[in-house]
Order: sequence, then C-alpha cells, then structure tokens
Amino acid sequence: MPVATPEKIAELADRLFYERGFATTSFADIAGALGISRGNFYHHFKTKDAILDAVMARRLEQRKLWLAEWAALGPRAALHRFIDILTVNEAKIMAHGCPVGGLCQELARLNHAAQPGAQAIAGLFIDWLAAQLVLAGGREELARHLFGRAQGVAALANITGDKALMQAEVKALHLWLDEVLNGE
Amino acid sequence: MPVATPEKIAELADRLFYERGFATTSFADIAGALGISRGNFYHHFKTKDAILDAVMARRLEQRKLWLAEWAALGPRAALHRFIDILTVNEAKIMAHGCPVGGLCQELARLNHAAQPGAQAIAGLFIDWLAAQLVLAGGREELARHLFGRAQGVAALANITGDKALMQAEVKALHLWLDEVLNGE
DNA sequence: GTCTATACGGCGATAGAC
DNA sequence: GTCTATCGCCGTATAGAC
Repeated sequence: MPVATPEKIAELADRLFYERGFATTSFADIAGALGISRGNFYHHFKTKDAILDAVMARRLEQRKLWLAEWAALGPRAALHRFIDILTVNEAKIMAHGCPVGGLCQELARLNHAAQPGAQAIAGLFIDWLAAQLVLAGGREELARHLFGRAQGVAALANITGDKALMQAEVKALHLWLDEVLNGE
Repeated sequence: MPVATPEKIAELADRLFYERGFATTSFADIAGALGISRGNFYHHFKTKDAILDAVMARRLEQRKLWLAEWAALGPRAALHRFIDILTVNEAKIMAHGCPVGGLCQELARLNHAAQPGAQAIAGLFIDWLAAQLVLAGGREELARHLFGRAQGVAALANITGDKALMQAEVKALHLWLDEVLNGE
C-alpha cells in the first residue's frame, strides 16, 4: 500500500504531462502509475486543472533553482549551461520535445485558462537569459533570440530524431554565443 | 442540407486538427462545423485515423504545390519565400504554432502509428531546402539548420505572442540567409 | 447521402464505507 | 488515507430507416 502525497502525485503528473501531454493523460493513468485508486486521487486534488496548477508551480520552482545554480557559475558559463539543457536532456527532448514549449503550445490549442502560467515559465528563462547577457557584456535583446533558437533545436530533434544533428546544432549555438559575447 | 464530400471533410478536419490538435478534435466537432450529423460522418471515413491519413495526404500534396511554385522564382528567392511562410501565416502561427512541427510533436507524444507520415511532411521541406541551397550556391547541410530556425521562430511567436519580436526574427533569418549565400 | 437511434467504453467527478 | 461503487457526459463506432 503506497502512501501518496500531493508532492508525489505532482511529480508523477509532471512526468506524464510531459511525456504524453496534458489532455491525453487521464486520472486513471496517473493513479495507475502511482499504484493508488482513482477515488483516492480526489482526496489530494479535486480537479484535473488543480493538478495542472500544481505541476506548473512545481516546474516554476524547479526551474528557479536550476537558474540560481547556473548563475553561480558566472554569466558566461551560465549562458552556455543554458544551451546545454539540450545536451543533458537529449533523449527526452528527442522523444517528447521541450517541456516548456510543448505545454505552451498545448494549452494555447486548448484555449486553457492556465496558459499564462505556462508562458510564465518561458518568461522566467527569457528574463534570466537577459540578465545573464547583460552581466556577460552582451545585448539583452538577444535573450529571446537565444530562447527561440533553443526551441528550434528541440523541435528539430523531435521531428527528425537525428542525434548527431542535434549535437551539431547545440555546438553551433555555443559558437554563436561566443561570437556575440566577443563583440564579433 | 449541405453536401459533404471527403474533400470538404478533410479540408475542415485539416483546419481543426491544426487549430485544436488531433486528439482533442472530436467527430462531433468536425461534423458540427460541417453542418452534418455524426452518423453521416462514417459514410465517408470509417475511423478517426482514416481522417488523419487523409489530412496528412492533403497537406503533403498542398505543400508540394507550394514548393513547386516557389522553386519557379529561382533558388535564392525561393529560399527567402520559405522564410516568409512565417510572415504570411503570422496570425495563425502565433495562435496555433507551426502545423508541421505541431503535428509531429503531438503524434510523437501519442505514440501514434501515423508519426512517420507527419515526419515525411517535414522531410519534404528539408529536402526541398537542400536542393534550393545547392542551386543557390550554398551548403546543403544548412537546410536542416534553416528548417530548425524557422521552427524556433514559430515556437517563440506562439509562446510570447509578440508580433514585433516575430517580425524581427524573420528579418534576422533573411539576413542570415543572404550572408551564407554570399559566402560570408 | 443523410438522418436517428443505439452500443460500449473511458472520462472527470462524487459519495460514502473502511 | 484508501478503497469501491456509481453518476452523467462524451468519445468512437455501428445499424438501419428514409
């Protein structure tokens, strides 16, 4: 008899929403993977949207921790570390795409009320990139460009399934970053 | 009493699959928008996957026509015209993302059997870009990079909803293309 | 070609026993 | 905190009348 906590449920839902999508993940999927019954589920979360909120809050806090860790490396290394998300999560991104961009697009298509929450996670990255760029002596406007480039690499990896291509694109992004930080 | 043909159904399903996603578009949605009953629907398509196949076949043929038209402009103009899909379909892309990348990602998440068909549409663009690049005197390897860049701009537009940003990114892509074609 | 009627399963959600 | 039982709705899909 497993003991389910809101944290454990949110953790599992986070993974399933990423791997299968929010709309196509059911309570039965989450409960089944967790080893509890559907009924018990509602003791912790009243509605599906409540789980989504918990998952997004969880992601937001986790990303804040990551960004704080990376910032401690110094701005230049931090920016390169951002690019390396693509390398660290290579297999997952090739299989399921980018969790941030994927959720944004899905909620946009569903006209879901939680859409601003998903956009806020992307905004967290963009604002952080802008701050690190300024610290590294670059132009802060490049933050959104860099974020978009990363989204493009993730999409390309997901579409083609080509690992070598993904690695080449990541390498090119690192080179681009060095160029713009060195004043070209 | 509207007369429904397979073509009309596929055309409408194409639009709805793009705007709302495949999994979250029901027969009732399509039938309702078309003005026919659900029952009548099955006279034309036996299963939902059959509609998806028809939609993908339709998209493939339509894209082939576009690419043939653009190729007639000459390779250099053709490549710029590719980038301008983002401008021509600006509003739709901001609202629903890229139809090609979006379908690929959704089918990947659903582990859907039609996934290769969606990837084939992307492959059509990439192969065409490679051919045009060679004709324009550029390196054919840049085709996948350019396709990925366009995916990134679409994702960025969809996430941020920032029209001016999207236009700036498109402009930057045009400049990049001119640079690589002029031998930098 | 179009319709109504219907089958059957899975969904989100609730009630209440243990 | 966990379970079973149940509700009502909507999903895909089928049968058959007009």
